[in-house]
Amino acid sequence: MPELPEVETVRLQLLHRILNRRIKRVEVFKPKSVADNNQFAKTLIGKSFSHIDRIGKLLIFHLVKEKKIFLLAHLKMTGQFFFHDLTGISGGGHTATPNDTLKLPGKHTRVAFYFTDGSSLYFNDLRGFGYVKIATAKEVAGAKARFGQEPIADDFDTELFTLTLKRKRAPIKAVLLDQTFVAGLGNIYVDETLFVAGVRPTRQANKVTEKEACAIAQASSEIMKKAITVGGTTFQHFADTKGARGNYTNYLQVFGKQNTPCPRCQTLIKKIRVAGRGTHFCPTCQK
DNA sequence: AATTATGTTGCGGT
DNA sequence: AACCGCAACATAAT
Repeated sequence: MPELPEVETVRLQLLHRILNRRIKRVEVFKPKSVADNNQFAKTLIGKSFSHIDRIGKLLIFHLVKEKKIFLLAHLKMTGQFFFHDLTGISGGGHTATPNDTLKLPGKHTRVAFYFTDGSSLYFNDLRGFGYVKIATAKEVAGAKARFGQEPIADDFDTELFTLTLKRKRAPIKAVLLDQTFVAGLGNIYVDETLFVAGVRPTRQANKVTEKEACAIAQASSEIMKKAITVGGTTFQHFADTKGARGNYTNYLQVFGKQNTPCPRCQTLIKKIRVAGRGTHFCPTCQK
């Protein structure tokens, strides 16, 4: 599932596709995907999206002339958005294999939004962990408050980052995956970040030196910024709003590279399990 | 053919 | 509180 760069890719593409189109009809194929909210369709009909925000991996849709109600979307492991109009299908998210012949709505379509101009937006989600749901301003504020700072933020506080690491005994990888600590990193970008920073994913967070912490902060920011410019990473399923693959896949150094030579020292990349997640690292370069 | 893996995260138990 | 393991679910790969 999409991590910050993939969610940002989806956000940027949806921004210039769905804004100000009027919602005519909403079809919910899987009630669980809208948090069992039976007011879901009713609430959105006649409305239009005015803006799309993102914090971490959470998308926040604003509605025209509506300050109290928002639409939240989380893609979790396999969620994706596809947009369809007269020029064809374009999509964004994760799950259906990119370049699949898309039938929309299809087997994994959970929610469909139909606009008055004939275009439509589909929320697809193979595994069904993701959601789109209506939330009040208060709920949105609460959700936002739960996120830690994003590594790509201009005002990222490295000192705060370093100090917090010192209080944690969990493996550094587990801490970096904690969205309440830093927002946006997921399994792929954590592995890539720790490789660049030269830190082993299993290291206890409080044993990471200040210098290494700075390297981690810098690497995560650079990696995710670069990934955004190339449309994210497609490891298995991620597809952007056009059904295209993310090009950061070509830049991956360790993720999915087990048993292949480290790009820096040629030692074979190892794959182990850390914090319950498949974890890739170079036993030589990462201390 | 059963087991294991999968870009996430929230819950329940220690 | 901090940490860990697992469950939510569908599919593909060993």
